[in-house]
Amino acid sequence: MGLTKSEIFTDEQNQLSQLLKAMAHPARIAILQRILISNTCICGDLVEELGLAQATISQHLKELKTAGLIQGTIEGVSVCYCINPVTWKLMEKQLGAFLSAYKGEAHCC
Amino acid sequence: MGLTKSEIFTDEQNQLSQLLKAMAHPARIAILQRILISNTCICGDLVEELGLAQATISQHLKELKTAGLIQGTIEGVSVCYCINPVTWKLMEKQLGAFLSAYKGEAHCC
DNA sequence: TATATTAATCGTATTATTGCAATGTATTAA
DNA sequence: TTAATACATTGCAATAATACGATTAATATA
Repeated sequence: MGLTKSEIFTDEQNQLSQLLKAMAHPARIAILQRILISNTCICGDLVEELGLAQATISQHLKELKTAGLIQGTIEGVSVCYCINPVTWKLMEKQLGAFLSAYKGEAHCC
Repeated sequence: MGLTKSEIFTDEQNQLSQLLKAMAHPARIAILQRILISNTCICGDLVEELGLAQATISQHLKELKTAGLIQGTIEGVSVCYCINPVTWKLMEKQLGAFLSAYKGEAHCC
């Protein structure tokens, strides 16, 4: 108990839930929005802009990276993050299919 | 510590993260997909179809309901769930705007 | 009324998440 | 070489999430 039973769900369901979980935190949404707005790589100015400690930001970045939503490269002494196009488009597709499956016709409740 | 600092983020960021969190579990994705496929209300056959205990399913349904993604009405002895159109469309819009903010041009990392 | 049926709720054990101070690790600059 | 800069990691404490057995509440049926 206390552990998600991944084995009883499909790979697609598990994969989508992982991506959603990675985004399901206001700090990580803020980070992604910040990356999207600048449209180019950003470095560690996130710590100043968001009101969280450096260790906390670093941890959120790691989660986004582990989920494959962003990628980072070392740029001298700092690190440069940007969107991972492959995963981002995959998610756009999967989520789009999922959300648009609702045809608002038959309201029954 | 251990508590998300909602107060430092915008209402939109908090709202979107709440919706995403509500969906970010394979069981809840499976439940939503089941509701979407049948296009009409379904009741407690979820317990048989997914491999989870009745208490667990009920809890997941409650979370989806609290997030506003589904709604339920009592139908005799059973309960009938379906998509909440208002929240669903709100999420489609918000998520769509968020995801499509990425223009895959400037790859820099 | 008594008894199923259906689903919500409670209690509990286990695991995950969040946040941060402290520390570690490279890289750059002096 | 030494000091500074920029992040990553580690370790810890607090809170949240997951899952389920047991119980409760409400409705339907015999």
